[in-house]
Amino acid sequence: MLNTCNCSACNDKYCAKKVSLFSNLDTNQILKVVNKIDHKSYKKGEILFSEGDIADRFFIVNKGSLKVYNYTKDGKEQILYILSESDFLGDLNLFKEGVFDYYAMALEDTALCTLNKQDFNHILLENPEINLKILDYAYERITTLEKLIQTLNTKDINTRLANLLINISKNFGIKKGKEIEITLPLSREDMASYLGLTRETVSRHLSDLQNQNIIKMIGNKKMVVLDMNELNNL
Amino acid sequence: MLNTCNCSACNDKYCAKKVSLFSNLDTNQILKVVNKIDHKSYKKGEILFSEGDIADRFFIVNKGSLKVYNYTKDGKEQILYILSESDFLGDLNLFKEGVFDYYAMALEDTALCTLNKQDFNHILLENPEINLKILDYAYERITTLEKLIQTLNTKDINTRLANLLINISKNFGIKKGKEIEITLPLSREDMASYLGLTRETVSRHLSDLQNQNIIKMIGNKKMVVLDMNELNNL
DNA sequence: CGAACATTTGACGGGCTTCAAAAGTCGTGG
DNA sequence: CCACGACTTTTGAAGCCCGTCAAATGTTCG
Repeated sequence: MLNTCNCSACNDKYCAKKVSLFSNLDTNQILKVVNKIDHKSYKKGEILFSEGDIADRFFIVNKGSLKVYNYTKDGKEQILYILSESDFLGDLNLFKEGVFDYYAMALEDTALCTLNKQDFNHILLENPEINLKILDYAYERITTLEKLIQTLNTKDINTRLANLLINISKNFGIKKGKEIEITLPLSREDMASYLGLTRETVSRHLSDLQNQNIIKMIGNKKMVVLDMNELNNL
Repeated sequence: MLNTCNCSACNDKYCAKKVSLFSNLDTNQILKVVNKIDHKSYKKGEILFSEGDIADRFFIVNKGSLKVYNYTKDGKEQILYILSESDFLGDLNLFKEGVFDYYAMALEDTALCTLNKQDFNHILLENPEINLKILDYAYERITTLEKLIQTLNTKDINTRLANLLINISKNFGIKKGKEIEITLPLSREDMASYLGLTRETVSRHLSDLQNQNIIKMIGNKKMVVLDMNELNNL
């Protein structure tokens, strides 16, 4: 009997345990989940799925990160979510004969664990307490979106940018004393897409924050938050 | 035994039945719900609750409409939801010892049916199938928010306004042949708050749409959509 | 009918977008 | 390890559109 995850990308024996939905399952149940998981890798820039694709799989981000996005009516990309290790996707659509209403793209080389719809629903039947966790998660997602809306309607661009940086630092930041070092998963263009701006405007305002000694850039992809208080106050 | 709803605003004997969550309950269960309902009326402009208030009640809009809103970091009101008859509110917070993270205000004279947390949870225990409906509803709310985000990041203001008008027309519009007549629940300022604009800009762009023969205003509060196709195409 | 309030219209300034070009960064192959 | 090219980011200049302020007009309700 297979009793560990055979995923090459998994550090943990039981990769499914990373996911909050499954974190409380007993070993026996976790094994059932793990044995049904398929593994997929995507290169940076690869598209996982597109709008209109049938949502018949549940995705767990095991390594890497990805963006979930759509397009505004005037054709500009709009990022809705940034996912990183142990986040998941596909959940809510699984209850309906649904399709995705957005796109997902790997922001770096990314390893996913996936479950198909039947297996996911089977696990749900055997562990009905997961339903409550899904509701928790839905509520969290609603809160995230409501906050994003508040951010998007903030006219002051430094404040808007600050909100994004604070969010990113929670998932991608490493505390080093009073400073936080972030390896940015997003390009300037991606940040612009998230904030409803252009890459030029993002670039100018990052310089602005740098001149105010609130952040410091190291190359293009590394950023140090020098003054988290000031970032929060913006 | 009380076998009808004693709410003066209720047309229906069983006002709770309006609500999708309760629509499938049998008469016996509906009666239990109805008997536990409290009735409250609010004048136009009255605040139902504020950010930070304990969310210990479930609200059903029985008559009228209300806005749910918050403020951006630079202090501008941001409307998140417009609720009308048979919509409900308070749901998700009921599972936690939660507080509201937004405000609600009556847009016109409004009658609500309310249930307290204990009664709501008791009904849930007796009718666990409601849990699935709550999840459906959460998913719908997520979709609504994702669409709002797309709207807010659309630079073309006529398009942005069109999205709002289309939404409003679904809940407040009356079809008259090819035209749709809408009694606007929102003032210009409210529309601006929803779209992240100023009342002046909304006013100017409504004139714009009027000059293009897409809509026609009758006074300030009535609007006729002359060309729904064109509105959709914007 | 009048007062309070909401909406429209006008003029101006500022900041974001756009277009363009320079500078910087990254990955690949020699 | 360096060099090259592709790509990303930064910087600059100009223009447009929304926000702001102000005033006039319109609407609602006592």
